[in-house]
Amino acid sequence: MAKKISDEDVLDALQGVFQRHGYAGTSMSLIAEASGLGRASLYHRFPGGKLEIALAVLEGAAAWVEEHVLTPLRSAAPPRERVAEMGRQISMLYEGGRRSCLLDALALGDSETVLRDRVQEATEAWADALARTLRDAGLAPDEARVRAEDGLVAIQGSLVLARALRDQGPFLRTVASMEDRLFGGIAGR
Amino acid sequence: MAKKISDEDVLDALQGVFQRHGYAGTSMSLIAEASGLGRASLYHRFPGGKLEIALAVLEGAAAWVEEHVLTPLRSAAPPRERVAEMGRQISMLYEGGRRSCLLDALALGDSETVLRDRVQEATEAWADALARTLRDAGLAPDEARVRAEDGLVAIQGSLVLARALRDQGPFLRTVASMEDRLFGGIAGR
DNA sequence: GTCTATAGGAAGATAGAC
DNA sequence: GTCTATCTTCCTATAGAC
Repeated sequence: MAKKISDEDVLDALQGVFQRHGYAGTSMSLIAEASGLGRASLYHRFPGGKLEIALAVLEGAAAWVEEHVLTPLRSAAPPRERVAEMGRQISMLYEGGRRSCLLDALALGDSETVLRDRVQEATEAWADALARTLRDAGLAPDEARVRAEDGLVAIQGSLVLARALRDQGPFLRTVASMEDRLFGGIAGR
Repeated sequence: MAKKISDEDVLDALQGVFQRHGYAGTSMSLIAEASGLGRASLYHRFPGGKLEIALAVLEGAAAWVEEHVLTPLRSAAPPRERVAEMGRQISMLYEGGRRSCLLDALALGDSETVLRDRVQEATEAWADALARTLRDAGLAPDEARVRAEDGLVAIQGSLVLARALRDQGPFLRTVASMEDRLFGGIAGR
């Protein structure tokens, strides 16, 4: 009767559920099924219910991105290599465009405010890390910020289009051309 | 007791609801409240319930885009002017980035298949019309198609980012730079 | 064509046994 | 820590009066 499944394993399993169904579309039954736990067990671990679970899933995803995307972006490697590494990591994260982004799925419309706040925070952290990389490549701060946001726009938009068209092409092309998009017209290094 | 509200008025009022809440997050109560009709009246007009209403809303939005965006894109005007007109129209459609796109909100995850089919169809029609404009500007068919999808990626992504960051900036910049994005490196005309 | 009333079920959440 | 059973609320959908 001891703890059979770790919280981490539960949250990993649930990330895909929230990506697919969004916050409103994810029911406790879906969560129970995907996690292998009974509904009551979920409330034992997450007294705050669905909202607490969604926040925990988002936190887990943010931690993954922090480790695999943002930390490389802040490394001492050449800026172009950092961006290339980001491309490799997000290709895994989004399974080549087959998965939606939690930042999209969890910020839809009138989701809970606390959820939208966390989404905003995570998005800004990503934009900041990417802008810093572009400043390291020699771009002026304002230009770096704009290009960083353009890069995120391309990623998010390609995921939306890939989903709408049921074709991974837009995402794969976006990842492949990310270096050109961000460093176009500068020496880079 | 005669028909007080036209179907068109109902659907116009409901578009914002589905944009904000997505399909799963939109309940018949929300629909009734936004439309000013009782729940039972809605079933009288749309026997298929929520799914039929969502399809009708999507159909109405597709018709609006067909008239205000796709038809201008297929006109005899100079390609750059057609794209500029698209920018003006989608700025209205998305209220300068404050609204989500139905193609995003209604295609999330495991929405009904018929809904996702219609989203795909509408997206492809938009991509086709935009690609045609770019071919008219002298681009090779393959290049025109890729750039057209890139344009839609930018629009969709900027809406996602604007929502996540609660900042219209990404959308406004994307619309402002759409011509450069699509016609960059060619004569245009 | 609209409404009130309500059926029937699924949602989120809790109590208490083991 | 997990489970079964249950509560309440909200949902979709329908029946029937006006």
